[in-house]
Amino acid sequence: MRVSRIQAEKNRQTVIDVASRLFREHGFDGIGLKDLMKGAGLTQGAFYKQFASKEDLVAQASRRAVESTAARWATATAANPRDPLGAVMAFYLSMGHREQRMDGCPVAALCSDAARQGAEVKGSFEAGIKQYLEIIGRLIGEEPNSKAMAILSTMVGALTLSRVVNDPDLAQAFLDAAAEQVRDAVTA
Amino acid sequence: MRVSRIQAEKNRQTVIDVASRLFREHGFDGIGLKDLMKGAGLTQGAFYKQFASKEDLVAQASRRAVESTAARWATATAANPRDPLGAVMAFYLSMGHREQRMDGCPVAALCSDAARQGAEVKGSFEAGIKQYLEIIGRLIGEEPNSKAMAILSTMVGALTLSRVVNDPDLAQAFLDAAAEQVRDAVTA
DNA sequence: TGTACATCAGTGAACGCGCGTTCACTGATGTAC
DNA sequence: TGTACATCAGTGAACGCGCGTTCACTGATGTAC
Repeated sequence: MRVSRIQAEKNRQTVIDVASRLFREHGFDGIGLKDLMKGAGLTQGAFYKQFASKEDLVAQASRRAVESTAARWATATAANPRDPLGAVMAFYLSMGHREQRMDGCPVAALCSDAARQGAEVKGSFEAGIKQYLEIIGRLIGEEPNSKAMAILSTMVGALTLSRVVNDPDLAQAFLDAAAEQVRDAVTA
Repeated sequence: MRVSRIQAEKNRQTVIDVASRLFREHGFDGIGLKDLMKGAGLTQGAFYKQFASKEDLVAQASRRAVESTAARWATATAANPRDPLGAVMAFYLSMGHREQRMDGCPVAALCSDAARQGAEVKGSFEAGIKQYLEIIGRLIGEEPNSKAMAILSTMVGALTLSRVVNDPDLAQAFLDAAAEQVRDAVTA
């Protein structure tokens, strides 16, 4: 049955939110529309009233995931004015982040999947990456932001590698090694 | 019809080789058994005479990909005794590597896919990552290899990020920034 | 060394299943008067 | 403000398709004598 325009828009946003989390957990190909819609409390058939295709949702959910994570960075830095970069790294390079892909950084959770997507999805990620770089660049106070790029590469790489290995000690070692290198790079 | 045991083993190896390349290009879920077998010059039906399941092939192809790439690192360092680490980075952090996922580093090409696989597949990657760490550790002459871990994180992260963004200039900037940071980290 | 037979790698079709997508239908919402 | 009608978000079943997997069959290979 028909719902109000307000409710319909709310439902649309819920689908995007749910998708942004489930894609991070299972990958773009690892979860179907049926389960995505069920996660939003709707049925499969309603999907095409709100989205043109699954690829459309992938692009929108990617943008959502990336923007909400950048916002978390911003709040983390604001909450720790004494050591804003340390605050970002404390949660980014943690075993907790390693273990909760669903609510974590979408760049780390979907990097190799995103590389295979079309220009629109990659554009969503690209925009988020630029936001990350801007935040890091502001914190380390440098231009051009080649150092920010190296720092982001180290963080994303370490988190991703920590998730690929089985051994938790090795995973922890990757996170610690990255944190140390970022600290050294900033003070240098 | 039946083929000789030697030919059968040769076919098996071809399937693993082809899969290791096509998985890197399309992801584990992005290519089916029919196309994998066709790539090896065989038909779908022969698959289960050689492998227990697709997951079995994923594990074996991952090990193959990771080992052959570690071997390429070894030859690159041997060919450049003057600057072995520079030789590794020259090909790893290049636009050419960015653009040819199929023959490149499987860790970068499949990192987020691998994180979602079972312990056996992750074990294949873990073994390869340890080989990378050993090579880097030997080159920078340090123990424990926390610096090697940071360097590997930076390299994998930069290559992955360069593939996610659309803008080639930004991609190049990530690769260059990583190379610079690795150089600094080693001399420090 | 030759012959008779068992083995089994590879073929090609079929299986059930879940996928993305479409569609006729429902009934509350939104609009026109 | 109330009434009559058009709209359309959501439902649930169906569509075609490709997936991983299974299977009866083929015929060259390997083995026993």
